Amino acid sequence: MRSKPLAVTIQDVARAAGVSVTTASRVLNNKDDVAPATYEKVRRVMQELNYTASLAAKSMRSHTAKVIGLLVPEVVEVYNQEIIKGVGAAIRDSGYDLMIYTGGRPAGASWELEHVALLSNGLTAGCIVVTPAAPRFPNGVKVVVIDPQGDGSTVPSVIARNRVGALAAMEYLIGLGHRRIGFIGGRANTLSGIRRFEGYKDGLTAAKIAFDPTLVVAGDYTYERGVVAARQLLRQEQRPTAIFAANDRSAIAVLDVARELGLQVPTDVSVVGFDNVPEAAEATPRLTTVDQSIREMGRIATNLMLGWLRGETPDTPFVKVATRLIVRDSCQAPARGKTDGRWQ
Amino acid sequence: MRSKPLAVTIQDVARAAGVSVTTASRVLNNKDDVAPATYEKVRRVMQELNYTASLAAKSMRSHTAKVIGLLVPEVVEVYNQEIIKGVGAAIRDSGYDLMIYTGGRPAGASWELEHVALLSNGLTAGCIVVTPAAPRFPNGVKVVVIDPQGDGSTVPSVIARNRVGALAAMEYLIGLGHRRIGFIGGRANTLSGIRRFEGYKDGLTAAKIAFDPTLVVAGDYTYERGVVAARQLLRQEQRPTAIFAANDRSAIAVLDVARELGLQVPTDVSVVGFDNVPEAAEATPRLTTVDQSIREMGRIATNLMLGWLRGETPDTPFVKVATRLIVRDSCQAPARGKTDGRWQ
DNA sequence: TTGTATGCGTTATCAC
DNA sequence: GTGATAACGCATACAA
Repeated sequence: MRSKPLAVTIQDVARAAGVSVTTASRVLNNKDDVAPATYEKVRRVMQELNYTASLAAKSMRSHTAKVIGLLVPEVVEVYNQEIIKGVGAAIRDSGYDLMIYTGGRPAGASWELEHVALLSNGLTAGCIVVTPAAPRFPNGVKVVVIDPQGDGSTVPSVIARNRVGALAAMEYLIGLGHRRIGFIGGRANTLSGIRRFEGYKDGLTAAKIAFDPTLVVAGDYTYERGVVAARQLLRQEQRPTAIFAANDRSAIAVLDVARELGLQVPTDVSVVGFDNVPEAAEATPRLTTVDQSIREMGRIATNLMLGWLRGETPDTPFVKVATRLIVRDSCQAPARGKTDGRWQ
Repeated sequence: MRSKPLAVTIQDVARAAGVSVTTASRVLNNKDDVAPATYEKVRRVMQELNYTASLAAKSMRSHTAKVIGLLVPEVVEVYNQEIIKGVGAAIRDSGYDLMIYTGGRPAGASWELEHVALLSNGLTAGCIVVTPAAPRFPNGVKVVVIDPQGDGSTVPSVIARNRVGALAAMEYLIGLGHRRIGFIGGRANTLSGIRRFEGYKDGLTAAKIAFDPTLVVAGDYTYERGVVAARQLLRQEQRPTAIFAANDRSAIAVLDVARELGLQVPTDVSVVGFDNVPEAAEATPRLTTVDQSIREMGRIATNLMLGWLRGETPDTPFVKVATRLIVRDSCQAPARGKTDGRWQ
């Protein structure tokens, strides 16, 4: 009687089959230098004992496993779900398994850093990390990043053309006649947040509209923060005729706050989001937004990683994914009295 | 020069801090019998070296980790996504991390069995398994099952009231006046598939409608199979006036096939699904279906597991989750000529 | 073809 | 308080 008869090990198999652990290991890994009779016997015993090799031991010993790790801050947000879909689809039939890891605790400062190390110590062949706060990772581990913090990132990254997308949104609003356009920012330390803000300012500049700091409110991509920001913007004396939110969650928050304040969208205020999550199409009114095909980003990141693992050096370490404006029902020309008189 | 300077280990920390690995390990695990000065020094070195303990080694040694494993056949299907959401939400602030594991290869026969062993060998404290084909798992590992294969399952399970839900759907259709109701089955080896079929037959029996085997087509919960089944049903000489599909994917397949054959839903044929995945509400026409709040099942399974890990014995090893009919736009009374004359 | 010995990074046990 | 040492389950160089 063992103290911990938890799982059946390769030792048990070897003993039951009357061979050494080495031979058992050989059979397990389908080496060719093992006698057919022995092979059969060991295989049978493995079946009978319901044996499976311990991933922990296995990957600790040989520093590699046919597993790709995906690190997400959490799994409930649609944004992350879309990434999971993209990665999940791309990994099919690649021969690799997928291990999605997410912390139960709120993500701390160097969350990704810790967990990349966690998974990289043999458990996975490489890691895909979503929106990491950490700029760089321990060398020697293969990391692909989705939506990195800064362009100083030293690892292969996938990022959307955020500035271009944001600019398109602004041009659309300005084309409709809006001059007083509010902005709800994204997470300030992410490249996506920075670039979208740049797009906002560029749009203003191109139309020769003065930048008004009172029309810009910081956000962090959460719904809750979006509500606060929307209230701040829509309760202003002379409220904006349009609001461009740095992501759909914030934009949907604007929709809800507008309803709460008795404002009609798009009659009283136009709203544009960013991301094109599924919810955007279901919102009331259907949300005009900038599509960045999150799922596609997951797919690309995965293929980048798979190629890397195949030995190809990632020659395009910074893949940019196109964005495009999806016009739906949440925008229209501002009411005449509300503009400063200029039309078109 | 080491052969593989992959990651920084506890040995490196110990050396750099001028202590033994034992002490370093003590600091790592916050043992109390270590001098404050030593503690500080080691902590600092860990910071500097960016050290993180290897999950593999750690869990290999001490057969436990604050991680809950979730095994899903794949992550792209909405059904599984919903479960992930439920589990992800429930695990928050529980102190446990979540590790979702999914195979890149198509799920083989004893897929779950293998992978439960994989994760259970120290990597996780317990596993939640979705729709396993395997009836039982190695003892000693904590497993909670969502939608088990049979009621002979020896592990704590979460399952929807499938029979009741299916019966409700049938009563609704029969109440509308349908007599000739087709059925597209679910995966035959899952309890959910069996029970939904029972509900179908019970509905027939209660209304004294003879069971017609030509109206029943096997399915397996996939869209592709759903298309095949739907064609088979809708191309019949005397086609059914309504189709009850064992899940929404199949039901949506029916919708598409009907369109393809030039049939109007619900005018020419009524359709009811099962699951109430988000897509059901977006389908054209909006799909009437049986809600089984998949997300809720994930939540319950997680809480079951967390309680178990806390030491509580799962006294309700078979949790049943309510189902209810969600009436939307895909059903109506059959055209008069198509029924056998009986009305109501 | 098969077995022996060793090490992977960590923790538990027992000394000091 | 701290340190040496033996496991944990597996894979591999080397010996037989």
